[in-house]
Amino acid sequence: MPRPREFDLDMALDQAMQVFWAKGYEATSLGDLTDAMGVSRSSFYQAFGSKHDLYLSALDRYGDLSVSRLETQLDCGATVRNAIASVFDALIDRAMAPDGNCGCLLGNTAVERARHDPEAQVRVTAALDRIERAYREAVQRGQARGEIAADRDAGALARYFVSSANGLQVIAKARPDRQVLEDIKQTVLSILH
Amino acid sequence: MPRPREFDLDMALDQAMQVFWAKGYEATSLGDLTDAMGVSRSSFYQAFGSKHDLYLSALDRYGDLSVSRLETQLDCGATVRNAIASVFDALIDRAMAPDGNCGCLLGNTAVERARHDPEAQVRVTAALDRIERAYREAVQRGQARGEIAADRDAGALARYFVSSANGLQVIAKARPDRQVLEDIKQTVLSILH
DNA sequence: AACTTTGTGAACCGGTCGGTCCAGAATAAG
DNA sequence: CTTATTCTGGACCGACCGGTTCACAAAGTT
Repeated sequence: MPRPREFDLDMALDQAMQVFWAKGYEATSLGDLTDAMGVSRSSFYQAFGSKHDLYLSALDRYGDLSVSRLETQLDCGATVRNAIASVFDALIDRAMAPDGNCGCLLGNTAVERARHDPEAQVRVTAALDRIERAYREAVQRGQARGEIAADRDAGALARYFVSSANGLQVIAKARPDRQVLEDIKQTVLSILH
Repeated sequence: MPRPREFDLDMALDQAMQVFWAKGYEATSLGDLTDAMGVSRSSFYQAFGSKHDLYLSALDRYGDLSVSRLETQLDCGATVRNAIASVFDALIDRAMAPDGNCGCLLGNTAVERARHDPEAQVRVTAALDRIERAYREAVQRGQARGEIAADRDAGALARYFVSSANGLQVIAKARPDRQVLEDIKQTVLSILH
């Protein structure tokens, strides 16, 4: 009965997510979004509500994608140390890729908007909790396998890795220098020795 | 001969710095700035050039203030580990203070603007270099005193601390929870054991 | 074919943006 | 005093902001 939508909702949301990721919330205009999404203004509002609503949807989507990818990276069968090392390697590769150094949308949102946007903060906190849990479970697997001393605080180590990954990405934005980022990665990982 | 300026340049710049620090660049309007500075629009432009010029000046000022404070904190006579611990304690205290959780203006700028604002990036990079040097010299002092093993890479440790401080402040924005931040601090510092 | 339902583009809304300008107030020198 | 100089508030600029509305095109149903 209805005329079918001429664009793909998920694909448009992905495009919007990319724009927010690359430019931040405030610096992204409606025109930026509709251009990238290939959607007219009215379709945009009918399908996504508002710029802010779309931002929250993009945060949700980014959280789902990045957390599930992290979980598979951390539970890939390698030693915990190697698994975490490969996560950080991927972070560095993305930071050094041309036009790829956007950091983490969750971290960017924490910095740019968390203090003034409770709805965004809720989403960032929820995603960070899931990320922390993924690291914690990885550490606990390592402890069960004897790779990591059983008396280490798995929760504190998990929080440390979450924080370290965010710190690395801040530095990567200011100074996209592979040697610097490798130094940081190596030193962060040396905590597991 | 000229009518003297009715406001203090440095004080107005400090106020502007606070606003940029709390709200970020894009979310700060001219009205926010002139209100906080107590300066009319025309005086503003005559004295500071433009919003962007003022932002760069605020970055310079913030860099000078925070780097010199860091240097005195790190070179206070305590052991290097205690000195760095007190730096992180101060970070946590500020993050937990009401209305104080603004992170670091340099880190915020790296995240929000570095990719699209070369002039800002130059300033952030320069300040981060000075911060890294302050940490490196602290580590080297510790090595000279035998507090830290002489074969550790002082440069890598310095970069690690810079990155860790930034990571902590990202987490603090998303999750201003003292226990979480203390966990991170303790784990970061345990690298010196 | 007619009809209903929904998506679409474009025009449009008031508001605010960063930035400019100018008439006049304030000051110091003579 | 007068005069020269500079600072100041407020009006004003065009552009763009996020958001709304609406006439019409396009599709499914019958």
